[in-house]
Amino acid sequence: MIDKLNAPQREAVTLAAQHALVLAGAGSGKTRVLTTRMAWLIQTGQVSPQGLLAVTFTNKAAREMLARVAALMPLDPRGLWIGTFHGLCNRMLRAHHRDAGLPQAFQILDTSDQLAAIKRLLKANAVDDEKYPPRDVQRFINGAKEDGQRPRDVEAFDSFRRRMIEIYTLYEAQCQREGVVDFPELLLRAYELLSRNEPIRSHYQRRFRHVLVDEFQDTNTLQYKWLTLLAGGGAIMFAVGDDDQSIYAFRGANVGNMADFERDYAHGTVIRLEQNYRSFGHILDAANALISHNDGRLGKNLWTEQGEGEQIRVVEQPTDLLEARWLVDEVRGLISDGRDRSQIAVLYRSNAQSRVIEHGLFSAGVAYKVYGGLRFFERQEVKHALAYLRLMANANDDTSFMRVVNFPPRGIGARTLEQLGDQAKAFDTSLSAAVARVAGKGGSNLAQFALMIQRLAHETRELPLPEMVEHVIAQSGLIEHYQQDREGADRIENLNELVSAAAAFASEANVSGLPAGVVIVPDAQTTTLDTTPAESDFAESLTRSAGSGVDESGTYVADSNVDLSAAQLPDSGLRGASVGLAEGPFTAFEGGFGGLSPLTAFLSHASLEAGDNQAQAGQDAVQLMTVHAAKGLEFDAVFITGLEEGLFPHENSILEQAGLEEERRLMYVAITRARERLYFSLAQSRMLHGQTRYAMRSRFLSEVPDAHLKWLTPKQGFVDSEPRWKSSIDSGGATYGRQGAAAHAAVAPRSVTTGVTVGAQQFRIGQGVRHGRFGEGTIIGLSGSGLDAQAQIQFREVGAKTLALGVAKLEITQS
DNA sequence: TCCAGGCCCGTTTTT
DNA sequence: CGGGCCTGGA
Repeated sequence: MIDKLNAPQREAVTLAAQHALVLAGAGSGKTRVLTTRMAWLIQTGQVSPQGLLAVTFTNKAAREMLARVAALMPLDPRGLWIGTFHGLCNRMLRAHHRDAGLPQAFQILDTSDQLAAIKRLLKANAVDDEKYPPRDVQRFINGAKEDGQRPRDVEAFDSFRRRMIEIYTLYEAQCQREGVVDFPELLLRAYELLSRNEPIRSHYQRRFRHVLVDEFQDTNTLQYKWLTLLAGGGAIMFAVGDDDQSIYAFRGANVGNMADFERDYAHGTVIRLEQNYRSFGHILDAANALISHNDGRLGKNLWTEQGEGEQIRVVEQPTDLLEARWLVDEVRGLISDGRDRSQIAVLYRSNAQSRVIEHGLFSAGVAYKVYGGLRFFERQEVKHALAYLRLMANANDDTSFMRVVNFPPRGIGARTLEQLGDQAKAFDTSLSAAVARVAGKGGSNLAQFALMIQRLAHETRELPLPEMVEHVIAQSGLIEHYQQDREGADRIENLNELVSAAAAFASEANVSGLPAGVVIVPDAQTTTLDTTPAESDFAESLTRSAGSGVDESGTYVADSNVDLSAAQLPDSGLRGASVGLAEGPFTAFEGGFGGLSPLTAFLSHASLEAGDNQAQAGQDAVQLMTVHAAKGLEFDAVFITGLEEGLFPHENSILEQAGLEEERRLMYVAITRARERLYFSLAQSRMLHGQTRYAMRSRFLSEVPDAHLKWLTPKQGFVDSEPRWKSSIDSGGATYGRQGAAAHAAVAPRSVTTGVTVGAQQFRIGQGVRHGRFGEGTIIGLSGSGLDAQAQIQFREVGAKTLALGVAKLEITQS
């Protein structure tokens, strides 16, 4: 198992009882180290599978981790705590729902549900949504929660924030009344549960002997606190991450956690995985050189035993359209050279850039796949169907109520709903509880709706999950509604797909991951149960112990109906429901859903795993995605497009050092996706927001040493001619090159302006200018023309500004 | 209740 | 330019 590892990998895997921080560079075998360590700890008898806690950010990563550990050794997945932060917290909250102050069937609000809930709240409380836009409120609330703050913990500097805090308070009350929990709340509740409830805390602290964290650089403040609490009983922490790949600060990730972790736990036990098994030398050295421009890194230099490989091919085109055309030709060349389409990735900084590229690929008939966009459980029709199901499980869920009360239309108008809302507010009840208080025609329609939900719940009580879902979809009127709609066929298709998803979920939950049999528990010993408050759910769960125990040899034999994890808890003695809950592929335990109704289990699954993020599951296709989406993936050939100042690095990020450094890390991530071949491309002008914008080359191009670059277009740039580029495909390149040039001659503009004339002045990118107030600067971007013309100027003293050229008085100091 | 047309806005995204 | 959202009129 460990003999195939390199020295630092082996060191990390076999590290004895001490905390460690593993700095794992791109392509250095991070997942391998993590999974091998888990298997090694178990096999050498240092921990039982139940004593492990392994946390990731995405379901995909959790699945992969489980699959890879299971490939290394026989393992029953059911008692394992491998999952996402949110999944594991959900599991904990379900098991201890009473201690956490929640109904067992609490519903999980996804981001859009949460926004809808906030809008409803603002309306009900007559909050000025000009001054307090729902999105800002959402950001405020989630930001606070991610820092571990309840309303009373948030500082109120001014009246604006005071009001925000009031709204936060109201929002909490609303969620509590409705029995719903948003994403950050899952974490905060779980954290508070542990910190306030000593028996529960010490149970988990005793249970988890090893805590392993993936992508540690992406953790936020609350996640770090949660981990610290869980590991508080002397567990050994093993954090794997790469500060150079931290690209999620904008959503709360705190890279500083890595340095804190080193100080708080690792004390110098920092292991660096620097040998890269993915890319050739030029690519790796380019990445190293680029990232060295960042300050405050923990420090790391990737190397490879593979050769130098090819230089990075660089192409500059006059327009985004031509950039796309060039790209399409190059992609076709790669394909005709025998490369798999799926091994070719086109990366861009922002989604808007995909449009031109898609268009180009489409016209050329090249199969492609775009990642990003709506996922299965986020589709409108699927959410509608889920809302019916959620109401059946929890009638107080007002968000779901509002979503479907009049969908499909059943004569319940805004007026009626307003009355209903007033009644609910006056009596402090849920909307569905207030139905009886609304009279009139609208009232009777409402009553019918409420009755239908009750009827559905009653009718489907005994049905297996997939049939329940099928029944609800049919009876809700959704199918009929979409049949009327000319574009409804896809939606009906998706509703049927939801039934299949329910079937898959149910069968996964009922099938054990491995045949019943032997699980090795080397350090098996059962401790007595004590110190548990008799009245809590926790105590209840303890009494629900599974049938048999562990024999003298530490081996447990069970039939497939018994939850192995519940039967053998060597280090804690806890048995029962609190260990069996999970989402995703490891939902199976106790032959079902761990005390949750199948419906509730399915609904949390739907909220926590929104489904695949890829548009069309197609055959072999070229992969299009943002750089963010590419993290963790690798391809033989990679195109990094749109390398222009203002785009990559993005203009919203260049003003601050931290922002710029994150952009640079993003570029680092992009470069390190490539195995063999890498392209950089840029366009001198680009259609953006309906305007043509001109931009300079990205600074990242000049941060990569020339030795690694091979310009296919003149490095000096074009002046007045159409582009000419050399084919990079040596074999058969002639055809491709000629075709390319011929095809483009027709569309290439006769001359390319990178300048704008306003009055008597001609402005160009790169020019030096002086402004009365801001001082000396350089033009870094131009957009628009005539009176609308604007310039982005990097001023020496005051940073970047965007000025209207028709208004601002600028003196040209240097052309 | 529904639809059309006007208006605003425009990085990155997982759970 | 294009998409999402809201409003106002039928």
